[in-house]
Amino acid sequence: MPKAHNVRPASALERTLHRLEDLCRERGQRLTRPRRAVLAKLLSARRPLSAYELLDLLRSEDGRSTAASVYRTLDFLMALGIVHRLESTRSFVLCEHPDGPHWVQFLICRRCGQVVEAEDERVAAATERLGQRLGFALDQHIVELTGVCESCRGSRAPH
Amino acid sequence: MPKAHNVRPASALERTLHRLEDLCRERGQRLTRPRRAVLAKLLSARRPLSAYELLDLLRSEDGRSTAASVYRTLDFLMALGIVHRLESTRSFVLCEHPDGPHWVQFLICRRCGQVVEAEDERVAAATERLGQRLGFALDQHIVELTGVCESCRGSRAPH
DNA sequence: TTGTACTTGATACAAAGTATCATAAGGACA
DNA sequence: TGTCCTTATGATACTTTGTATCAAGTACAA
Repeated sequence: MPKAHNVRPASALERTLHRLEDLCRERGQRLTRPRRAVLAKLLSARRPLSAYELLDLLRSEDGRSTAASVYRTLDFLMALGIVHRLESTRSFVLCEHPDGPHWVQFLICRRCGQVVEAEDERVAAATERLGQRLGFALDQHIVELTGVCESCRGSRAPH
Repeated sequence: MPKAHNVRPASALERTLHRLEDLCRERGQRLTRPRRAVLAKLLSARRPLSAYELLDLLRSEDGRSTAASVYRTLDFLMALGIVHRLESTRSFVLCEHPDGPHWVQFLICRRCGQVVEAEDERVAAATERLGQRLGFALDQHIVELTGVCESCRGSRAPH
């Protein structure tokens, strides 16, 4: 049986918001209502959302949300490294490895839309090495791998 | 001095068009005017073009070109594997390794816009392995690495 | 509580991509 | 050569995605 604590376990939302608070404090940036709201929506969606899907969700709570404010907020959260953009699907997803800077890879299932965020040493080393070989000082690394996930292959003929 | 030949050396355009002709014949697809034109423009640009940049170029020769026709043609050429889309810059570029199916990586210089298309075994193997580890049967592989190329780093402090 | 730099809301706009359908153009065949 | 059929094109309208600008509002420090 797990040991009892005085602090009760934080919800995923509370944990993520604390992380955001810390990052803002560290960097002297403000934690505003729309920033909290976007984070909460991305968290509860548990899947990538397009900017306009997000806008629709936000408007259901605050009719003043606009495309411009959504994109601004997403840019802010991406700069903090707690949201990623999936280029191949033009959508935005909460980072699953929010501690420190890192190079991640996304695996996207074309059947069910599931997205897995990986942090694979081998891939990171291989791309870094490729950059060196070709004389590039790399600072951004987009790796989006699309296919069919295990459970979707299981339910139908694998192709 | 280079050896004389009876066949005069084909221009890059001629070679690329022959490649396109062959592919169309193999697959029973038609080689039409707009398809040749898009290929020629991408070739002479020697850099990635957005769909609307391409449209402007095409309109200078045929005023009837439209966005729809440009996208249709690009989709066709991408299906043949002789054009790639760069997701991170929403642009299209001629394939530099047009022989057979392959997984490529792009290195993009954020200073000068230069794009290098690589076909790196190590990166391909690492991503394939990652897919296997996570149970994905991968069929698409987007790798776009952004940084500063060698000559741009040489001309200024590297950062 | 007040000041102020930063952020937001509102509006308008630009860029990127798609749907639909009638017309046109290749190619097979008589 | 002309007919038929298939596929691609041209034309139009539209949707989705992303930005620029600027006045008004607000989080945070002092």
